[in-house]
Amino acid sequence: MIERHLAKLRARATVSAEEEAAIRSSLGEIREFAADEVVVPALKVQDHSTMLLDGFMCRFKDLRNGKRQITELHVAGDFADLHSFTLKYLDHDVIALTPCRAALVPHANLRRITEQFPHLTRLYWFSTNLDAAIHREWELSLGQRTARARLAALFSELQIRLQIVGLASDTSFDLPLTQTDIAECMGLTNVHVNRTLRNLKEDRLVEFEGRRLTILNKAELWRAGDFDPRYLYLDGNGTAPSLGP
Amino acid sequence: MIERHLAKLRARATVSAEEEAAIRSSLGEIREFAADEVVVPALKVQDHSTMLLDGFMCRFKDLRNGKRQITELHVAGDFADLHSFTLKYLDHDVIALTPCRAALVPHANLRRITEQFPHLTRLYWFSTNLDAAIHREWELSLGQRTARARLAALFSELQIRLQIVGLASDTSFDLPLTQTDIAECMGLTNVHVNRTLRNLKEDRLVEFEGRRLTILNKAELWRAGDFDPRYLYLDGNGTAPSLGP
DNA sequence: CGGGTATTTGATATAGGTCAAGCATAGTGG
DNA sequence: CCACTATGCTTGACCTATATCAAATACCCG
Repeated sequence: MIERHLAKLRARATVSAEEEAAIRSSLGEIREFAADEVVVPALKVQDHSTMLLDGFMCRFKDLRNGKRQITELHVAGDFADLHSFTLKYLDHDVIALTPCRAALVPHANLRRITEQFPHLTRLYWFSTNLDAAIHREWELSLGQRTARARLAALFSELQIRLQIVGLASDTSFDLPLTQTDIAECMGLTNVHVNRTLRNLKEDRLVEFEGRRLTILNKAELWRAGDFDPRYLYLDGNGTAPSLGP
Repeated sequence: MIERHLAKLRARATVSAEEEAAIRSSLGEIREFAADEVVVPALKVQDHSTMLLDGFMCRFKDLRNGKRQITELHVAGDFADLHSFTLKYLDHDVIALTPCRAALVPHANLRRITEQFPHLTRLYWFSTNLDAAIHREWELSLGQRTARARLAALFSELQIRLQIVGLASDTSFDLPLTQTDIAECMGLTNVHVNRTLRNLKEDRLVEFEGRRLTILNKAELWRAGDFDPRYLYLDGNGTAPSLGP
């Protein structure tokens, strides 16, 4: 059930049996979310965090004119809003992009962890810092990368994050997002994403059919995206998979 | 000496006398940095974090072609790299934008805090989550705001962050950044920043002369930037309900 | 099989980039 | 005290990556 979450943690650090038990006993209700359902509304005080078990969620912020920026994608094993534990309410919404299943973790239980398990606390702190590292990489994409490089970097990131939790092979994975979703991640329009995708396909870097992404040439994809996976912090002592080329 | 740091924390939560003492006793060496000096090099393992006492620092990432994205600005009172405590090394550089003074805080001392002061630990965790909230707001700027709105939002953010630590009045503050620095924050060119600044000046929203920014019409500036300060989490003022005792 | 959603394509527009030059300013050293 | 250099600011002319608008498919799912 929380194997993907444990896999994500163990890709970066050791989690003891005691800590694993503490995590398991912190779980509350299991909930399902429909696609497009709001998981965490902005500005509403929270008393729990949401551990994503299955499906894709995202965080986004928007402007008065309706333009929306997705600030991070979440995959199975991620906490979508662990930061609500210290922030109490979020400055953004979290929604399900696909049908999802999640475990709700009461903040009271997280607080008990901070009082009894300093190492696990630091690991969860690390986990929110990893979210921030992803935000920074996206800032780099949004501010400086071309459209082509943004998509290449995004796909490269997702392949690794999904592989860690057993949802991607070395070269392919299900990516049930629309081109509009991708556009909202990378600050582009759906039309331009469509054209840029075609361009990546024509160059035989990726294929994207039936909501499945296949990486045809990972070395070139990384190069096209100026992608350096070190911001994902996978060199810890865990079970990090081989990172390829 | 660390009054600005305490002011920043106390703008969000209560800090007890004991906790204040713990912070003070965690301080190590005081260091000065010249403008442009590297404060924390990317990818190098750190054994301390850097509490900025005076001056402006920034975090940035760059691409092969030399294009650089500043991902966050740091002002007096901020930890520039508190996240290095859990991450061990950073995915980005930290440099001084102006001459700076900083207190180095050994990670060993931070670890002691996590073992003895759970509430203060949560407060520092909060603090890195606040950095992430700023990253998200910048993602929104970089992905969706016009150049004019980006500058308006940036100036609005800085006025508040600086006022909290006593370095800004309601309407003005020293902003010792070049137009190129500002451009690298907001994903623009220095030329376009220059033109956009003129535009803001012509509309009597701000003045920017001699490295001092004056806000002439804050309501209009906030409106121009689609600025909503709630992402800065300033409503806990002193009472700390969100972080518990 | 029908209706909403997603993708694709074409034509055109524009915000912001690039290149280039001229000024202003401030520190430096003779 | 004044060239001298370096750095930053300003402005103009032109360019391009990406947006916008619009319309035609394609694709699901009920």
